[in-house]
Amino acid sequence: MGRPKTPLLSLDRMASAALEIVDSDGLDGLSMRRLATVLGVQVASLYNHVKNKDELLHEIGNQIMAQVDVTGFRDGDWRQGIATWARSYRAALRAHPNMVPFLATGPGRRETALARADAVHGGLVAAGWPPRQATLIGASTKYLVVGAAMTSFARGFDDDVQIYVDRYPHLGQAHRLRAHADEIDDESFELALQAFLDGLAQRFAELSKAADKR
Amino acid sequence: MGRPKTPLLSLDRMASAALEIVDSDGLDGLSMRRLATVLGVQVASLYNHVKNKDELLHEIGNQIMAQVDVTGFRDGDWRQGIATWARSYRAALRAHPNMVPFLATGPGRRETALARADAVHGGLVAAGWPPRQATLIGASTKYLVVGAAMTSFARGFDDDVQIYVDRYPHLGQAHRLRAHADEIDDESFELALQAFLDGLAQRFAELSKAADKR
DNA sequence: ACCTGAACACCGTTCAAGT
DNA sequence: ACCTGAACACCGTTCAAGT
Repeated sequence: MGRPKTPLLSLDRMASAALEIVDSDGLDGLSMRRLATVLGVQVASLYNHVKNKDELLHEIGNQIMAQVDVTGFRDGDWRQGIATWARSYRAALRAHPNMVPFLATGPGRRETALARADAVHGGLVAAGWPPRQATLIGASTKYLVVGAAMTSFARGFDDDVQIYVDRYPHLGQAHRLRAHADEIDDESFELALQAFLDGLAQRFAELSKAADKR
Repeated sequence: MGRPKTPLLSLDRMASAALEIVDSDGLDGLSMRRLATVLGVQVASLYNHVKNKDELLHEIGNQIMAQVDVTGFRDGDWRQGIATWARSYRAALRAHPNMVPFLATGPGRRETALARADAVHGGLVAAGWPPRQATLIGASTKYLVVGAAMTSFARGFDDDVQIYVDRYPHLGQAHRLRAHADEIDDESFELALQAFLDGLAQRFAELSKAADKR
């Protein structure tokens, strides 16, 4: 019953098994004991590879965040950069909705997250935004993405969809509520993003005008 | 040891004691056992007033959400209506940051939440927005508020603040990071809200123009 | 109707013991 | 170095028993 010739566990195997549990049974469905069972091992063994449950969740988080695309700033187009970032960010969260509460809650101090924020900030500054504005824009965009992901995490119960269906019953049956919710969710996000970018574009134009005058 | 002449417990007393625990020690700090201790009662007694822990949290949530102001649409000014709603919504969440993950996560089907969403939707339609757009705008605004509340819940660890401080150390010391975070948070939210509203105003103007032409 | 005591089925984490 | 068995200190919830 001692240590096997070849290790039974690895952080990677643990993280992906854990993510599968979270994806199928929710954040509350993940327990160290259940994870151990799935991996055919005793609970205590897990603690040879991970300090505690929180560290395991952060590992999963890092894997998810790695999907975010921050390359849209390449040709100096800040608008394209933000849009690409926001959309891929949202897509990454949507792929694992049950992880969103943890991802949105946890300290953003994850290494990859920090590198990403830096790329966004750098891209905005390179495109001509003042540093302070770049910081605010980065934060604002994150609000949008995180908010969209959180709220659609509660999909199917959403107030707005409910109201829409209640008020305009002729537009769709109750049993299509889920599909409606997804649709409204997508469109709301795009509207928010585009309107926000339009508002920023106004400000950017004024910024350039002021700089020309000088 | 039987039932006392006058009840020891009430839902209200339970909810406010529970909220105090959550405010001071976080969502994880609240356990039914600890709540019972604070109230000078046995755990099992709590279940005479509440079906389970989740119902207790929803009760707290309802109390918090009651603070949200939805009266800004009164004089047909949709922009003012949205702004008032968004700001008071954010303020309510900020007053109890530890509750935000639950509030943002849970089904938006809370009675008061639904009534509020209805007021917003109605206000937008009355101001001239098509129903579908009103729904999208309501959802978008919620994204902003929830995202802002969620992300500032992780205050002090925020990527954007960190980047800002790292890059421009002359602008502030590390020990003032918390103050910086609050400031950036406030300004980011206002920027996001105003830019979003500006973007919507453009769309609204085009809408009116199209209507005139007809 | 409302509080109690005891129980059930869970948790995360630690640690000495094995190889 | 890595897995085990057993323990510790917690959970939420149920339920018969009391008044």
